[in-house]
Amino acid sequence: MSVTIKEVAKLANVAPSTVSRVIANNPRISEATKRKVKKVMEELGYHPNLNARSLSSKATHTIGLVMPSSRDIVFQNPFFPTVLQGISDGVHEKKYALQMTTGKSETEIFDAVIQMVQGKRVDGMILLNSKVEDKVIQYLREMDFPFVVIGKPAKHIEEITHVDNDNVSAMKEATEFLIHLGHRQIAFIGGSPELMVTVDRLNGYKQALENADIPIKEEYIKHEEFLREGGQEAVNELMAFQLRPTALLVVDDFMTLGVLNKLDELGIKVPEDISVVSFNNILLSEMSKPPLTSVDINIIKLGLEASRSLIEKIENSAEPTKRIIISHQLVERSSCSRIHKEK
Amino acid sequence: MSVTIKEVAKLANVAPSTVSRVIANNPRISEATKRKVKKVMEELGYHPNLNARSLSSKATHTIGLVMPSSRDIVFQNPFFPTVLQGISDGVHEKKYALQMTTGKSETEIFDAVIQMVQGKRVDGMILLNSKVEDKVIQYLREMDFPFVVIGKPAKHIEEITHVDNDNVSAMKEATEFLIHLGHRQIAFIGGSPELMVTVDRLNGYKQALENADIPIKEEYIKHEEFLREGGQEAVNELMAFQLRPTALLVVDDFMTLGVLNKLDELGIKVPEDISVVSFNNILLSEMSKPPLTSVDINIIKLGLEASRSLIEKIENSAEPTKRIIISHQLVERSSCSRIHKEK
DNA sequence: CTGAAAGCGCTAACAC
DNA sequence: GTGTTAGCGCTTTCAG
Repeated sequence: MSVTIKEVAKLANVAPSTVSRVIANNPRISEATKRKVKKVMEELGYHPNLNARSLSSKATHTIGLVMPSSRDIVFQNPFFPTVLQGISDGVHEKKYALQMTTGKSETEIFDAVIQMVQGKRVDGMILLNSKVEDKVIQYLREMDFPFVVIGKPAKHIEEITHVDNDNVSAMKEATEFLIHLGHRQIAFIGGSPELMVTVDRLNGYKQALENADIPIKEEYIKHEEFLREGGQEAVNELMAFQLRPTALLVVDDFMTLGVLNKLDELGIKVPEDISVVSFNNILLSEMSKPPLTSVDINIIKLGLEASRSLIEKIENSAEPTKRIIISHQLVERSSCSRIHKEK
Repeated sequence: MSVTIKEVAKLANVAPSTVSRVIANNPRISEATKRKVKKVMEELGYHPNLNARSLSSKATHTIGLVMPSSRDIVFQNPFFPTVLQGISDGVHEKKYALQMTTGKSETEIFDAVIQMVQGKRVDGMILLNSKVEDKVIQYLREMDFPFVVIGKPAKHIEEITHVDNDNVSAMKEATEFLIHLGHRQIAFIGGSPELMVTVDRLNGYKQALENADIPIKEEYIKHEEFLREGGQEAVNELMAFQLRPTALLVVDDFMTLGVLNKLDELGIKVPEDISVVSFNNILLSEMSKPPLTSVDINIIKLGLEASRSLIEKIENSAEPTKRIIISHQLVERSSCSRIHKEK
């Protein structure tokens, strides 16, 4: 079949182990033989068999990624390809490979992870969307297998390396931004309350209101799916109230698209009649009508740092647990306006 | 370390080979021992080491995917995650794994492929965006390594299994749709003329015009990048003409977003002043203002069929070369209107 | 139907 | 610095 280390060894008049050392760039090998061997490898078109290497060295130089179940809604959100890009950049920069799996259910995903890990196909894992009861995390912890999570783990925060935004502050700032514009009827449209992002952002929202002595109205807090439909639904409910909110905080640009749409349908103008601050600052936020004021959470960097820190951990098991906070930034565009005092 | 086949064998009082046969579900093994062995595997929590298996069996049950270079613009287009979803579904359904690489340049990508293929990490490859001079394709062909391309290969079409739309017809129909609405000044906004999609669609466009005896104006044909900016640029140029087009054909929804934006800036109303037909029918097309009439090219299915046919080819090398055409469909929404005869 | 044994291609002690 | 050798954990003849 293909060229093996032995053939290279033979042709170069050295032992297979020497060839192996040349590949590994072992320092205690003479420049002369190194060159000689390399030349032969070149001639023969030698490429190492990675499986053999992994089997023997117990390392794959591959990291695993569990994707949200493929038929899942999450997939449709541009958040996903964006983190993937970051992850992939980080992985690439360290010359690792990336392997991914999907599963249509929690169990399928779990099985996929087991298969990757026990099958020794990957050296570490990156996890998205940690759930409150996360079997995968539990398993990985038990196995003492390297992993990092993107977002905030629901449990054992101190013991799990994770990359996250400071979502409390981010939302607090966004809320304060609206308050400074004179808004007091500010609604919160978030995702599932089971997700840590939602919890954190809701906290930030509440803190800002409290600091400004604005009473928190539970009716103004909506939890919907991270989808356009979610946004539409929320607006429907919110706009049915006697006292309509004058500003909306929406935790995801994609949802905001739905919000904008529904608002338009109802004949409510942004930012004249209502202001909206969005989150994520994906490319779309710039292209919507009106362009969105959105909190950029630096999704790419989230992915990039996740893979970097995972690889660090893989290559040095003594690496301490880390919490990496990626900065955020409110990007002002045209979806907010100062409130005209009516009273 | 982990449990191996030997330990299972010992505990089950059989030979390692028997255990191996049980894993492979070899038919000529008695139900009794099969059960016995399975029970022990269960108890010990045995999971096969996939590297060892691959090394020995020369199959990885993994398929490789080259992504557009990560920092690349293509990544930002929702097309990518969507095919990925399809691919991933197909791969998952056959219980294969998916490995991906990126490269920042042609050479990096090429190297990544070599490494996957020669390193025996994958059994086959899926290629996106075949370029006119494609080193990767050339290499894979020389190696006689299984691969399929999504889209139309620039060369050797008859000898390469690929999954594509009938882009000529798709664009022809879209153009005819506009012609039937009374339009005669129809512009074409496409991607790089080096891409086969562009070539095909441009052909469809020209055919439709010819059939309707409408002269083809070269000024009405624009080639831009598959990006919002591309769309904006094209509109700028097109709207500078004395005789403005009354309808626009845009080959990508994402570009169309840019088009819509620029049109709005210029105070040109869609569909009142100008009609636009878009392509891809990604989720966004429904949410834009106005909702887009777009040709659905069934991106998910493109990916799904690609992985399915690749796996077929891997598992049966006698499988003939195939050209799989995925159907398309014009989805009418509100971005087109009948032209009001002025003259 | 099952066992014994020879590899798959590479790495990693351990010698020298 | 380099060679020898024993595996890594599995599959696959070949016997029986």
